[in-house]
Amino acid sequence: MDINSNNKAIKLKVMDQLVQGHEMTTKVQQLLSQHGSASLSPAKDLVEKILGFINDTISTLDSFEPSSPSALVTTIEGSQNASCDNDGKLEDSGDSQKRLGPVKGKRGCYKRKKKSETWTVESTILEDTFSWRKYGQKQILNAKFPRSYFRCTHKYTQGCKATKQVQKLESEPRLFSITYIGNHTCNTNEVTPIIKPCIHHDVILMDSEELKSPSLTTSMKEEEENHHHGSSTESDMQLVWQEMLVFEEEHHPHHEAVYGCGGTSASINGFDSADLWSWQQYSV
DNA sequence: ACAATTTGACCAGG
DNA sequence: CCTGGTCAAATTGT
Repeated sequence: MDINSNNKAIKLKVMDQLVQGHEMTTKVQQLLSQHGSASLSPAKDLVEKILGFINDTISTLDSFEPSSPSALVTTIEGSQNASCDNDGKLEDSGDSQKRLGPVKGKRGCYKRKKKSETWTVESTILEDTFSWRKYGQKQILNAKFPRSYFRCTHKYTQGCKATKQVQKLESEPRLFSITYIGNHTCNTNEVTPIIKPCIHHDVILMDSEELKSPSLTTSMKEEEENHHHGSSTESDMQLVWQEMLVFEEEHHPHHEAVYGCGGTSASINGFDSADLWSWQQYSV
């Protein structure tokens, strides 16, 4: 237990340092992109490679769990479809369609994943090596742009549970907030199997009441614009991470990439590099 | 003809 | 009851 928590602390620390490195590199990339001169393109390539390496390192680190690695994930997957377990097809036997006649199918029951690994990225680029199928679009309250819902193409053929949500940012319409939910379990023989396109993945646990002060959870929930907590010392980051372990990032109104790790959120300005999967453009 | 997207209804959680 | 997430029929694209 003690050793385990110690290892976790070390892991967090290393992760934090990598995040900072990524952050700085991203800023460099941003600066480079502001200058259109062609002479800088080698530098841009280099920066992109560096980001790739950092992501890779983070993925490696991420897959290294000090101990009891699958505890969280197992919990998550085990409680995914609480509502109904008939393989997604169930006819609800009766009054499921109360509103309208024209609904002939059985829409009664579907899985709603409540807990899964999520991580959010803001980027202008919507492409990667996985194939996705759009399955919905919603107008979100207080949001100018609709949110689009994608699932893995192999959801039914291979049971891949990966989904993502894409939404334009109001503040920066060129940027998309992309939320990845769940890992790909499909066997597409394309490149590396599980690469997380961003820094941290985030496990949203609903029933983690033993963690830390619950007031933080609520304080973060409202839609805000101007509180940028700029004054967190790096040395305290480890603490901050633990403190923020309760946070569920839901939205992030400005042009910042929000990465969550166990509910932690670190913001990175102008994350602009391509993520590793290919998204299909949707137009509003 | 098949595959992907669009769109509105349905459903669960808060 | 409202909102966000999912389903599936209809439509569009390849």
